[in-house]
Amino acid sequence: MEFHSTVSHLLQRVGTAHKTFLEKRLNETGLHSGQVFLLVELWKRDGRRQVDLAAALNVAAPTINKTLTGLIENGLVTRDRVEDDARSTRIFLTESGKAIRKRLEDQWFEIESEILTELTDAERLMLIEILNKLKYFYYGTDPDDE
Amino acid sequence: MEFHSTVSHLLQRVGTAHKTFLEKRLNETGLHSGQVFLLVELWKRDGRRQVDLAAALNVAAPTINKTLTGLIENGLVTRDRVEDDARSTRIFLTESGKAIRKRLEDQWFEIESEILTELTDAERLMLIEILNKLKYFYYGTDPDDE
DNA sequence: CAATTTTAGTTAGCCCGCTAATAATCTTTT
DNA sequence: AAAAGATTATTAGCGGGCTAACTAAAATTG
Repeated sequence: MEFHSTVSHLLQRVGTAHKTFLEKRLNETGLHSGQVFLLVELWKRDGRRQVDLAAALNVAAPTINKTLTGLIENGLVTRDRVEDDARSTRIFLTESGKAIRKRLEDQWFEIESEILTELTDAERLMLIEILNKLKYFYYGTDPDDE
Repeated sequence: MEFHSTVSHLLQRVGTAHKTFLEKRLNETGLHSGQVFLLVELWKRDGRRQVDLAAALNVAAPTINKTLTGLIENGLVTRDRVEDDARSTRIFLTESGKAIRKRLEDQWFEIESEILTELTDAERLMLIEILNKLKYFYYGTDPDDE
């Protein structure tokens, strides 16, 4: 048994390489990958609190907070306080944040098709199935998707 | 077609979660994941230059440089200049760097087995095969392993 | 051989994760 | 009602990726 032949090693190396690849392809949109993942979550349903978004993305609160600051500076999102709980904030998409969706989706699916040239259809489906299993292992929750 | 159903989205989220998981499990060894990946490369063959290690791990030169500084501070590695080329450095394992291997391997395979409880044997093999395909896509090279 | 180009390493600074520590605001308990 | 405990957001600081910019040393070209 060798390090290189473990799932753990391979997944980490490929994960890192994939993220770098993503960042490069997203570069022309002016956004970074973390911002896109947060936007995707907001397109699903905005008006949520930071703690809810952190849970949905399975990241720590400060990560959301920092990424949010970037999105606000880009004018895509607002961080509003609401009277029912003075601790929390509600995150809303601006018009600009809603409008950018189509463009990002197009870019996203272009990126996706680049990757898919490497895989057969059966491999793609298998990979998605396996990654979903691992996702629920790491996220520690049951599927929440619609 | 939705963001969440793309390989790209799933791979990134699982990759991030996996890295976080790894870091937590490696915490008790006193090392971080990037340091371990570099050590693994050096156990394979040390005495290489930074640029060679960067190529082997498919990361940028400054990443190797920074990670190396941490390993040197931990006394696991040395950065030696050699007379045949005054630009480059050669990276060697110290005794301590060699000695830590067994302990890290044990920890690594323990981590691996935690993940593998989620997958059937067929899934594990399939995942490794698919990730290897993606790896060679991202790394942009042919297999270099022994 | 001199001038240019390429290569190796480094530094600074950014994004995306994290933990630890604070402050402010609920909520619960007594 | 007062005290104690949880929860929310935030800040500071670190590792692991990156790019851009710089220095020094080869290597190549004219």
